[in-house]
Amino acid sequence: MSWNLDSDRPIFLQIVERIESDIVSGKYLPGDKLPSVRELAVEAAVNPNTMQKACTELERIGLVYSQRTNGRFVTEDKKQIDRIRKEMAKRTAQEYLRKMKEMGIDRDEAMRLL
Amino acid sequence: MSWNLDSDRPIFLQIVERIESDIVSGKYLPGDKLPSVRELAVEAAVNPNTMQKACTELERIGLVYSQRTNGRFVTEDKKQIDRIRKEMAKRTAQEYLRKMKEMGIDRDEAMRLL
DNA sequence: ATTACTGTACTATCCAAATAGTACAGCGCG
DNA sequence: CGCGCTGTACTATTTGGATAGTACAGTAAT
Repeated sequence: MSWNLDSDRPIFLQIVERIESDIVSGKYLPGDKLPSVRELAVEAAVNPNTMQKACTELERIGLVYSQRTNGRFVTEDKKQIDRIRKEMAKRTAQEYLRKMKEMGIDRDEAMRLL
Repeated sequence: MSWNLDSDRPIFLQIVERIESDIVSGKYLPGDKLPSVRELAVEAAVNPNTMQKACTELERIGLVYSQRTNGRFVTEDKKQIDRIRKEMAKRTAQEYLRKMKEMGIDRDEAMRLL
């Protein structure tokens, strides 16, 4: 699975969102160990520093935690995961309607376009 | 009307999209004169250079043209405007579905969330 | 103990975006 | 003419993201 990173937005943010999605969609399960920073960096073809920045952010959000010398793991707090899943979905939907409205397209038409 | 620019993406790109929307939504009509670069820059609270970069891009796209010492005007080519309108809407809808799919949300649920 | 892996913490460098400031050419109007 | 507006074209500087490279501490397996 390719990472499809574009240059219009900070790469580390795109990575954060990508891994967020992988967690809320269940691709990574609560308690799962993530690949190491270095592994992920190779996979995504970015600098390890960039990947670590993304991981630090995921930690701040509360989706992962790290064991200093052992690795990084998905939180076991399923409520937290579900909360973020709902929040992401809501924000994405609102953003979609906002853009469409800006183009002069109402909700009905926005739904029809899907 | 505020410009709502965020710092997560290049400002000039956000401006381009904003003015694109204003044109395809009919807020600016074909042949309308745009405010000057300097005026727009003040309005959006950005540097004139940034605004000019955005305007140059709009010109490249074919939505506006400039009269060197007179001002900048919306194209009178309504077909071009409509073409871009359809293209923007399509791209936005696809992007929405892509994000939702990444979160593990299918089309039906994505529609329901609107 | 050695080896290999983990996260983490630095410094240095590069590049694009954004800013600040200045300047010039042409049009229109009083 | 002179004034003010227009787009346009520069230079210089700053800032944040990304890169490259190195280093250290702690765990686990051999």
